[in-house]
Amino acid sequence: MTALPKYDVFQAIADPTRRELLSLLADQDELPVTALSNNFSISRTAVSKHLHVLSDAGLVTERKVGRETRYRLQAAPLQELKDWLSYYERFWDNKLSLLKHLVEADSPDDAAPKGPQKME
Amino acid sequence: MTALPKYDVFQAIADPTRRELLSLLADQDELPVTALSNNFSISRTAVSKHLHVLSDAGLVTERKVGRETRYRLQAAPLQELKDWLSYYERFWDNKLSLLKHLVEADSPDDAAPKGPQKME
DNA sequence: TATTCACGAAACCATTTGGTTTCGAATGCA
DNA sequence: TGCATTCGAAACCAAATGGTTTCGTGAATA
Repeated sequence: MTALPKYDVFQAIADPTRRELLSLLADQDELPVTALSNNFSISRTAVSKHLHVLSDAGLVTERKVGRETRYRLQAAPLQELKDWLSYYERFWDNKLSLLKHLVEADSPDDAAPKGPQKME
Repeated sequence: MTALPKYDVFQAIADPTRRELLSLLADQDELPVTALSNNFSISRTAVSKHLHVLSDAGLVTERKVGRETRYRLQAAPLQELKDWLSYYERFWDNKLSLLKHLVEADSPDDAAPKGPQKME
């Protein structure tokens, strides 16, 4: 439907219930509304609304299976948050920010080391 | 005043105006209310309220100088956001997450992100 | 078939939020 | 001294938010 409101990522994660929903979906990979709402004291309808907000922000996807609607985490939009954060990193975490900046700057596809290597 | 509401970091950054305020303070290091409010179309009082929200969240500090109140960025509380984010990083940015995890593990300030070790 | 289950839409409600204008108190300055 | 500047508190307002209950529909099941 893509209605008017259109929540962004910042708004979507502002609510504790919605963050908890994301956490649950991170664990279980796919869950229907009722299963999710069992983790809260609020009504199923309220949880459903929160899920729609997350969906608006692109943080979850819905998929109808039989009579249930299953939700799945879609973490990619959090990149926007990460980008925003990275701008402020130098203001408090300056220890390794340069190294991390370099690491994240060039992305030569799989440069991850195999063994446990201590930097420093 | 530090009333009941007590805004957290997630709420504080949810508003675009407040994010813009943080951005301005990142550039200028210290600014009074009027100077800040000149960047917006809303009233000085409204900006002042936003600043109080940021102050509640610990993201700015205020300091009275003569008849003006100067605000300064305090980025440290964003660490909480960073920690929260790091938990979800592996769900979309898995290219260098291992290396970055090792790098950040060495930082005394960086608490190890909690969560299940469901490494793909 | 009849019933139960899963869900969303709708109507509704209280509180929060983001904004305004007004006013008064300090502070700086002519 | 007198005036302008800077700001916060207060009162107020409209809209958004987070919640509820009720009801209808479609899918599974006894």
